[in-house]
Amino acid sequence: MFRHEVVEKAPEGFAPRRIVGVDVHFSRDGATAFAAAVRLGGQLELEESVQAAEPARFPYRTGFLSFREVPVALAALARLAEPPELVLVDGQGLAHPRRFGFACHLGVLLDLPTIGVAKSRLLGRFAEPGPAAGDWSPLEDKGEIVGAVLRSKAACRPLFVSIGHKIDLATAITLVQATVARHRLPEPTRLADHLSRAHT
DNA sequence: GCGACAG
DNA sequence: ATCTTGTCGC
Repeated sequence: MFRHEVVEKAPEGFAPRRIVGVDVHFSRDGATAFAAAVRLGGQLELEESVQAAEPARFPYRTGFLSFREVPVALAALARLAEPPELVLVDGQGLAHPRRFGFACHLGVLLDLPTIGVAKSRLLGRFAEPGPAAGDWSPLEDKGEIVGAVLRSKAACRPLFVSIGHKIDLATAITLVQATVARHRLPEPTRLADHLSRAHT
């Protein structure tokens, strides 16, 4: 039976090889949505990239990002030749007012492990993480740990990592940091960001 | 009422 | 998300 409920646990022996990053951008008038999905190999090399574009069908509203970005993101992901084992999403997962951000939405719809990797905070309180790459502190909202504030690179603003679906926070943090190369953003999301911008 | 507010 | 000028650093 179908239940749109986030699963906060990774599959047994989870060690994803096909890691995909997705990102969405909009035309300057906000009327057209562009999505890009990139699949990386074990050495974080680009193995496949796909794109999609379609009219935006929902305005941006804080807390309702999914309604604007999910459709075009799904369209791009559907074009991948190889199915993802893990998807990194540009936005929040559990760290959301209704505990169901963009990353959760995509994860449940695709029935795949997803992680939300946001560049800024939507909600939650946190202590500034330590200065070294990999340092992190919990993101707490209403008495719950909803994510982690991760210093992906020294001397950079931290990332806001939260689980999307079929994963746990500790694994999510490890996998995000493992896909960070020379930049603040992990390679999957960073390359998807580049490609979706290039589409315009 | 006031401030905060993924992309 | 998008628009901006300059600035710093590899």
